[in-house]
Amino acid sequence: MNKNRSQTEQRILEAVGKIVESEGFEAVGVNAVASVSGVSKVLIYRYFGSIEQLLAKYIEDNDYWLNSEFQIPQHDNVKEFSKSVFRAYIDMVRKTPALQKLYRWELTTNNPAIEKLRERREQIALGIINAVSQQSGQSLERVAGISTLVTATVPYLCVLSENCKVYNSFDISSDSGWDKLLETIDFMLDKILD
Amino acid sequence: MNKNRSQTEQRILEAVGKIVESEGFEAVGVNAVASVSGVSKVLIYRYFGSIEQLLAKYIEDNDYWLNSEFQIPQHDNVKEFSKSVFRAYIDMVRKTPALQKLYRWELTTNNPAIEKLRERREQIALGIINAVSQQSGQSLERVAGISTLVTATVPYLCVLSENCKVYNSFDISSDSGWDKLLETIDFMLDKILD
DNA sequence: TTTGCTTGTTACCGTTTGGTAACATACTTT
DNA sequence: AAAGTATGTTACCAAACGGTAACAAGCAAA
Repeated sequence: MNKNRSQTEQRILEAVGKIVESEGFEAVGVNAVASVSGVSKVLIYRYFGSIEQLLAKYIEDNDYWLNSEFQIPQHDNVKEFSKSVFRAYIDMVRKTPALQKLYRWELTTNNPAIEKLRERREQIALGIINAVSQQSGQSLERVAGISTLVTATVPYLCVLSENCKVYNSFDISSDSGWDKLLETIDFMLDKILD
Repeated sequence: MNKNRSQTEQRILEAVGKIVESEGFEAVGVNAVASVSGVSKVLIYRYFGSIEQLLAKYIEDNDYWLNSEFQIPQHDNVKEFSKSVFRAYIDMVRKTPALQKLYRWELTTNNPAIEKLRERREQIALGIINAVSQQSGQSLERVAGISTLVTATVPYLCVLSENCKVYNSFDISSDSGWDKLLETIDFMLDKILD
């Protein structure tokens, strides 16, 4: 028997990660975490208080999708900048199952951790939108509108792709479909941005 | 005690509708349906076989969002036609809670009833896309791309709006936010379609 | 070494879930 | 009227859920 609190805490959090990636946040229950981690559920309550707090901690630890992971590309050309931002966003969401599960979870659940996350997203997005608006001469609402069309479509299709392979004849389960979609996004930006 | 099978079947289906509208498909369990409908759950199994089949029947009965409810607007102008199709789609999804719950449910679940629904949606969408492509001179993939950006954003934001009021500074819980979004959609169509 | 605190285990609890057997009541047909 | 079938009710079951009390084992400080 090993007596090491921080280690078992980590084992619990790792178990949460496994469950989230495979089945989603909805499946993170006390029994499931205890079983997957091999840790008694009493300790889950002792160390994290509740499942809600455990998930809050997990989200806090793994908000890499907002900080280190997602690098805002640098470009002097506004159009190319916008394109590469969207491209980077698509890549990130597509290759991060836990992030897809988070987006899905947000549609059925609300709690302080999620709200905090959304506020930070909103801040980051508005920062980019502001910059693009200034450099492109387009109004804030216009840029925000374009941004909304893309950043809402991406998580939706990524989540959907788990159950549905084709959407409007695009194969959203493969790179080819997303490449085609990106072509249209690029085309749209070409037409709209100066 | 009334002995009337078709009547109790309808009471069961109505209970499903109530639960779906208020809490979503995820909350439709045998006990919940029995409690809300006031009908013994034994009869649910007897008359519908299983919850899956009950939900399939409910979806089949209520696919009004594809037939009668959603009227494809008529226009000789392609641009105006496209705009009014998107506008009608937004109106329909926004004012139909059960439809939002269905879109949400599809993100976590898959079954034959859902797949059948998706196939019909795909057919209808491709029909419209084809028509717009021919009349506008834009390629199929281009029109499909534009259509995807809109028809993915709409259910996503509608579902999200239950838990989140603001997205990219748009108030997605009120008409004003959606009007602004529609302005951008119209603007985009003006720029892209001939 | 003894005392006290932390860490971990076992066993249990009440509730809710999906699901069914057994029975009672009504209607229909012969 | 009698028999048979459709309808509805009651009561129960096993499993999974979230949650906790009570105890055992280890470690640290006195």
